[in-house]
Amino acid sequence: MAADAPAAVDAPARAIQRSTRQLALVLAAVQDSGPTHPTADAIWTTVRRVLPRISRGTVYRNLQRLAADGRIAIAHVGGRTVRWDPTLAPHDHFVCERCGRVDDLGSELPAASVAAAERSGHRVRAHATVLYGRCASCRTIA
Amino acid sequence: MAADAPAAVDAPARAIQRSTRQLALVLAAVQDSGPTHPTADAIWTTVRRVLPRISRGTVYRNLQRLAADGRIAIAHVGGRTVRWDPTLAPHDHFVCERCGRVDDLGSELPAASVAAAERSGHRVRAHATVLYGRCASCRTIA
DNA sequence: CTCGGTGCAAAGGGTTTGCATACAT
DNA sequence: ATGTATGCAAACCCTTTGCACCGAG
Repeated sequence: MAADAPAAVDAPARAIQRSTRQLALVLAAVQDSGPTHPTADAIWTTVRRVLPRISRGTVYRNLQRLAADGRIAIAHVGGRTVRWDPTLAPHDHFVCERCGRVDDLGSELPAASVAAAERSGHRVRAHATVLYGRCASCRTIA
Repeated sequence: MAADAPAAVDAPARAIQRSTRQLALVLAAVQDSGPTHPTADAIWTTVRRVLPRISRGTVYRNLQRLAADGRIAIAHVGGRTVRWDPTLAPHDHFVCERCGRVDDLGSELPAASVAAAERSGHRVRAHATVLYGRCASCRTIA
């Protein structure tokens, strides 16, 4: 997804893992989230409609695990709140600075910057490009 | 500068502003930070060597103001901590996932993604590209 | 003299973690 | 039976804020 700092981009296929109702529901919540790029809290709210006693901690732990397993992707989109993305293929993001909406874009490899980084001796594992601005619905407002 | 979510990219030249020792020292700390892309706390530590009683709050407030005035830039580089950048010209970043080091790169306009966003009716104001991987010193380790 | 900036300390918001218990295997 | 995953609550980390005092203009 060309988006994340630590976290995994490829699926290291974790060790044994118990299949719990909580894990399944967290995964489903991300996969069914459409283009909303939900926050952990949004996912918690969604899952709680089915499993009212699930804790925030469990949601966070399961999101981390799913990302480590390469089953969902992390989207660091600026700001302090991490967003979660069901789309595993690399892609860029557009963020509306007014309403917070996050849109998926295609993936564009920053070839020149990657080359520059490698020229400095660095090994590049992933890249993330985020565009900031006003979305179609917000561009006329304020 | 191809890096920041909210924040300003152009310098709206703020209203009157008192020149305090604190403000000057915070600005100097960022400008003299070399390629380290310091965190607010690192800047606080630096300034405190000269002004031991300066508070974190003042550092944060001054960093925000300097950014709003376009005198320094924000670098959202993934992760929870904001980093500050004396380089105002747009440029991409490389982040080492092992040691946290942040390197400046050139600026590469994601033309195709910008076009895609505009095709969707969005107005793009800024863009940020971050590369993740192992820096030259860390690529052999672990 | 004024009122914007500062220091201090407390509050905030998102995320992580320690611990006893519940449950998948 | 075994030990991982859960729920709960407290801890953490970074950042923001309220308030009384200080000091730049």
